[in-house]
Amino acid sequence: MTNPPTTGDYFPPPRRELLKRLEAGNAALQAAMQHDIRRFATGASIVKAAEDHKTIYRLVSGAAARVRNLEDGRRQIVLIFLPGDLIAVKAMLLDRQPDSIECLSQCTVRSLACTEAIALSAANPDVAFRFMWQLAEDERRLHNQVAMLGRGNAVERISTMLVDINGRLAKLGLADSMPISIRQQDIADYLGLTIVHVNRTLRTLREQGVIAVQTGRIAITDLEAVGRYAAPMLDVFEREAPEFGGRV
Amino acid sequence: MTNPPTTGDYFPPPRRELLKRLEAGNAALQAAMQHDIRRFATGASIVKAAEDHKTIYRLVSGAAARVRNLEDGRRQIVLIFLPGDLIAVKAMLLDRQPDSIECLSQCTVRSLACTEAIALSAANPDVAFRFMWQLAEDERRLHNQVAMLGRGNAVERISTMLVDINGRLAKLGLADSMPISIRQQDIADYLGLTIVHVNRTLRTLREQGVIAVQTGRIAITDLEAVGRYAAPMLDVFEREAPEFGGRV
DNA sequence: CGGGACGTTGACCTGGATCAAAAATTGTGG
DNA sequence: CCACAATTTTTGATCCAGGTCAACGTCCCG
Repeated sequence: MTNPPTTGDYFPPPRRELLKRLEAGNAALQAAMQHDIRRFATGASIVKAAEDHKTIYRLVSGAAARVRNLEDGRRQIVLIFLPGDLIAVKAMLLDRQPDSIECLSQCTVRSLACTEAIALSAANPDVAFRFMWQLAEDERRLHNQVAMLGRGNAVERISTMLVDINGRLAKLGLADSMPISIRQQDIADYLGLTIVHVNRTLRTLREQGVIAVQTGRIAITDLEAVGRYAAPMLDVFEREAPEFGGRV
Repeated sequence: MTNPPTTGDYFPPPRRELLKRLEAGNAALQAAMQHDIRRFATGASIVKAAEDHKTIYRLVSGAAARVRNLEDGRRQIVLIFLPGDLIAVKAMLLDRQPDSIECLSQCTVRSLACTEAIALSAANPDVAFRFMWQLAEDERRLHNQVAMLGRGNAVERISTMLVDINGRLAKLGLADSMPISIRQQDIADYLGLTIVHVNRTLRTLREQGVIAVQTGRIAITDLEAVGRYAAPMLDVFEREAPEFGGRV
């Protein structure tokens, strides 16, 4: 529960001249989304793949993921959403989504019709910037994800994931190094590994005293060690941020 | 050299109500970018990682890539840009870029100062939508990239890359199944493989009569076969598009 | 015609996959 | 509170796609 840092809730730090716009846009969006709040159970789909979808969301609590299910049963988690993230912003631009968005835990979301979202961004450039910001932020995470999947080994991938989620939760004021709640199968699908190998790698890290594992829950016990494994996979912003275990 | 399809130059098809806005925004941008045109040699960096960068670009000709160079020498190509793409849109939002953007061939670009880009998007919502579009399109490609890296084997990865580039070149009116010009090292770094394994996989495909390989140049000789290998990795849009070898 | 960049190939190794099964945990109804 | 079923985690044995190492070919280009 620390006070917001100088950049407000935005990470990485946006250009100075945009900060006010982002905050204003965010507030306008927030106001437009007050109306309806929805709850989803673990495993439920907020967005179904390939269907026409006309709503965008903001995750209020819980964790969700953009999931690509291949026809032959392979599954890849593309992106993990945590509270505060805008979800399915692309619904504003495209009438079909190539992936589904599933809840990794119980989730609550606020929603906004995408016609309204378009109208808002057209009327208020600050809102448009706020949407651009979310798109850019998703993109930044995806760049990291690509580097991690393309060039990282299992230890690096798992450490990177832990550092990332831990850092994002910390930013939200949710207690730092609070155990991270996620199934090993989801970790595997996120990191492009098998559940068996994830399990073995977790064991290795546990035996090194770097993490503690309970069912469906992982706690970082040595943030510096995890950060050291993750370091090659992090971008400039994360490497410098203390919330991500970065050395200043 | 077919006539533009009904959706204009935009792929995947945007929401109906946005098409006019995108076109108008694109034209406004184009006008603002008329002034200066720059040329870069193969291997040159358009954007250098971690530096403050205040310009966004549109690629006019050639091929460029967002490249992440890890400190230990590992290299990952995150995204490949082809003519028409807007590059470094995120420079508008962030004052540092985590990756460099390098030319895979000789390139020409038009540029726009990001202060101007901000002013334009604030003044003209159509331009803002055009930027959002590019961000969303990058994101879509990255989703595919993540699925490919996380779950695809070498044959699938190479086929997916070929189908993607071939389809995008075809959209541009550059002769379909024109040989694709790229170094095998770049392919390896793009697909998260080693150059040795890329070479072997290319040989396998060549021996199957699916592609033809000359130095630095790959031609698809059996688009349907390549499409079959790539299919599990493609999203709804690509799978249906004839330019991507999709069956209708 | 010599040197640098790129492509090709062989021999061998290993990180992670696959297959199979047992243990632990969680949830459910009685 | 317990028995049972479903889900998730854990472990062992074995395999293989792709990595590593090292050398050789080939294509420019000056």
